[in-house]
Amino acid sequence: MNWTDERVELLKKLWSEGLSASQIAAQLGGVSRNAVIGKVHRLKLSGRGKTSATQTRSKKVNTNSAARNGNVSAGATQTTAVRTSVPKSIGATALQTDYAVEAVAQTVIRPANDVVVPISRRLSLLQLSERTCKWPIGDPLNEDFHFCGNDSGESSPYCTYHSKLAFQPASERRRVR
DNA sequence: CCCTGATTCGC
DNA sequence: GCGAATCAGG
Repeated sequence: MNWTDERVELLKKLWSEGLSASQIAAQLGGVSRNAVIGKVHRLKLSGRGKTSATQTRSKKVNTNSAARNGNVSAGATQTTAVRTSVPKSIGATALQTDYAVEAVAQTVIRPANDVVVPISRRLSLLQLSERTCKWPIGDPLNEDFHFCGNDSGESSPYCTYHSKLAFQPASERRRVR
């Protein structure tokens, strides 16, 4: 693939919109993220004007997940409560505790009380791979409605985020309130 | 481990 | 000019 005017324009556009190099590479197709970064530098449009897209996004994600993990109302209070009841377990060990989730309007997930749901690591579609869990898309307690990347993969039977819980027969899992 | 952008340097 | 490899960082 060569850098046609069109592709360069799209690159400029996406870069200015804050997409990461890898995301842009995926959009363009036929090029690696390194190629994108290299081109960006050659075009001398490195600095993306606004605030760092990476950091901004991370912070937003954390804030949102904290809010979602809380029980509906209060804002700052929620964050605190969640953090105290759930130290830094947002990874694999998080779901060793039983939990319950319930989809509310749109894609809002609301866990029960002091339960942790690993939705903090939201990734863009382009960042998903065989190794990244794709939950929440559906109900983690329902096998037929749980789309976990590792769940169906032959390589690893365990989901990094759901641990064994995600693979127990639905009948053996129990919701706890 | 996943990811990010920055830089280098052979082609 | 290009981009893989590498680096430094989150």
